Amino acid sequence: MSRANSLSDLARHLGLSPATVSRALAQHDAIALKTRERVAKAANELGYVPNRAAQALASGRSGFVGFLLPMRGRGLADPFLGEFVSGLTEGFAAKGIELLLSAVPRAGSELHHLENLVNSGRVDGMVLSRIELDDPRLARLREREVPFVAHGRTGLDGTGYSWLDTDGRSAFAQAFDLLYSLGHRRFGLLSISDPLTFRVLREEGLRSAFDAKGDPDLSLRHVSCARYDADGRAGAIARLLNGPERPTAILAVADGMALELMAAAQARGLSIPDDLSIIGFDNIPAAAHVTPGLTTFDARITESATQLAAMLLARIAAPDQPHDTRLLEAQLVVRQTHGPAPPA
Amino acid sequence: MSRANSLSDLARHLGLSPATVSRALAQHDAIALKTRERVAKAANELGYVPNRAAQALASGRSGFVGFLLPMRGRGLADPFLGEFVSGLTEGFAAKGIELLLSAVPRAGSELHHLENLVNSGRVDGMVLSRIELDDPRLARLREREVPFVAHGRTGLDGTGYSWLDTDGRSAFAQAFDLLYSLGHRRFGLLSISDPLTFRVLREEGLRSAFDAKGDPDLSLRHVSCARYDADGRAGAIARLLNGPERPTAILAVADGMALELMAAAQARGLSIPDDLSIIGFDNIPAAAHVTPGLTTFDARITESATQLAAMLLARIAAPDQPHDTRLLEAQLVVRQTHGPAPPA
DNA sequence: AGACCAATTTAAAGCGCTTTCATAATGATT
DNA sequence: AATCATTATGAAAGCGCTTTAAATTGGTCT
Repeated sequence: MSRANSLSDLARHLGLSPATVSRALAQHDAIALKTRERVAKAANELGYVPNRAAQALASGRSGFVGFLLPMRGRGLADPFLGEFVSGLTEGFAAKGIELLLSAVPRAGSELHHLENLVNSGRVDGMVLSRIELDDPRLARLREREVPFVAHGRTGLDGTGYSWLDTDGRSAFAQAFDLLYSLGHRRFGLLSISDPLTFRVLREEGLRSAFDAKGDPDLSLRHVSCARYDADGRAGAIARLLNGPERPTAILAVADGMALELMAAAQARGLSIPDDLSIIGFDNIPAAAHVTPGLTTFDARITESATQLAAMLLARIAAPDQPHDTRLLEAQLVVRQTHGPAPPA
Repeated sequence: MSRANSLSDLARHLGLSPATVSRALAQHDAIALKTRERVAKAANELGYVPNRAAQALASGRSGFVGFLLPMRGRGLADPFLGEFVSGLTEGFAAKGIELLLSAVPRAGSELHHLENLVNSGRVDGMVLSRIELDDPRLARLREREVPFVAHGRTGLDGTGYSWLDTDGRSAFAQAFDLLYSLGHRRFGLLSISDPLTFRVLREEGLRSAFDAKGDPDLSLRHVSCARYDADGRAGAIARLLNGPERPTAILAVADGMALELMAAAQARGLSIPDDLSIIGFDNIPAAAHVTPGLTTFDARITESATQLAAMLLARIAAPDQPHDTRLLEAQLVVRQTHGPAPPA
């Protein structure tokens, strides 16, 4: 039995019209169930696979959802990328939609790349991550009326688009309260300086819980690395650990930095958690494998990806529905890097 | 000035026919240079971006080249993926071709996924990596006459398709000779059991150099981890280090395993390289950061990606040209994990 | 002036689907 | 047997491009 390379081949083989076969394959219920089965069987036997370009052109839907992969910076080295992409892929697969991982060239502008991507009709929607305080990508997509969902939110009012975030603000407030109750008074905060919203929210969470105590004994040493490279991080860590009145408890806005902080502290002969308590955020795999195990918050990546996929599918299906916003609670993962404050 | 959403919009605006505009944008030299410039200017001003589906349908070329991203196993955790994808992307960008990173669902068959990908016309060619000894993907693509290039080769004759590989066989022979000349006689080989060709070639390289010596004092403890997970690797490392007559020099087929081996050896109180020499393969970033620095071979990923991109572009342009095969020499990166054999 | 040729441009077909609208078949009801 | 829902299928247009083959333009030559 030869192969069927086009719908009309298949239709001719079945003695049906292309229109019927098209609808049968799409499971329209205007087509008799028996016919649908007959068509599916023949398609399978003849190895028929629809031409995606033709489908896209005729239907106006590409069947792709885009996700930008910056080739600069951390790019594919992001420890969560695999998990996140995996979750999205599976979430979309049920609807026959595929994830187009679009590599943003090192040399180009991400915004221009995005513009081109959506204008060329290559994608029916976008998943955006690493959202900035005032992210120009969101505005652009809204303007072009492209369905999208954001993993994270802008620093502005957070309305007018659909987003899902893990609540870093309350997580860091919770971490502060936990450490305060363990007797810690000298706090440190290890952060970054990129305009990414998540770090601002986590900083705010700590700050607000800190201020809420109104305790005159409290101090906070807030340090950000200027650039997120090995040197930048090492410098920030040194500023945090050096000098008098070293913090006894430090929150790091990301596990990667928390782990480096641990190594640096241990290299200085500090014992964790006896001399220094550390709490991170993300729960990357390595957090479980270091000694002592890093206490951190789980960013719930897989769940986020699954929900984001569903949210985007909903937006594509019904662009006029009100926006959906979801705030997941970050779960504290209790390990061994936090403990009572050392005696004064 | 309003936007032009289709070729005919643009053509009407310019007072030209769609045919001319199409060719002008494609830089056909049948179109006067002045016209080409005029068209480009207008396209830019009106924000015209060609519809990719229509281009693909009309031309029969999708403008995508595929790369499979397995969601199982190491998947996106591959330390080289970023570098490799980045190199490919840049190699293709000049010809306006984009890389479609196609996520192979955890649940599905990779071969079926590949078949569907090429039959749906979503890609004009494929880049294949992690080539197995008898890789069914190659046969399938040859059958379907889909242009492709392989990063690595099968265990068979290695003809009939275009490939590029880094010469692991001669690298491991070279590593053996180096260690032998440093006085080592008890060798260890830390490998995997997957049917991936690269590990067989590296094993062969060591084996053949070993056999060539014909030295009765030589011994080789060859250990493979059954599954490439934390437990499997730890077990293999234990078998390598435990028991009498422990090797004094160990080659690991991949840096990831070499680093774990280092940690395990140091945890047992062994000094590297005084008690144990270790040489890896790949030169992952972490290899430079551990103490002592790991002596290894550079896999030349960026170079490979760039060359593979060019090779694939050539195949797509001229499918009937003879196949191109390239063997890059792996560069030894001398660091501190190898040294003279300990005194007997 | 007419013929010729190269340099440009265009008309029109069609890529392989989806979808609107129309038609045909079926069975139930009078 | 005629009527009407209902259900099932088909004809044909068209998505936005590329490309083949043909037409037009303008210059050069005799």
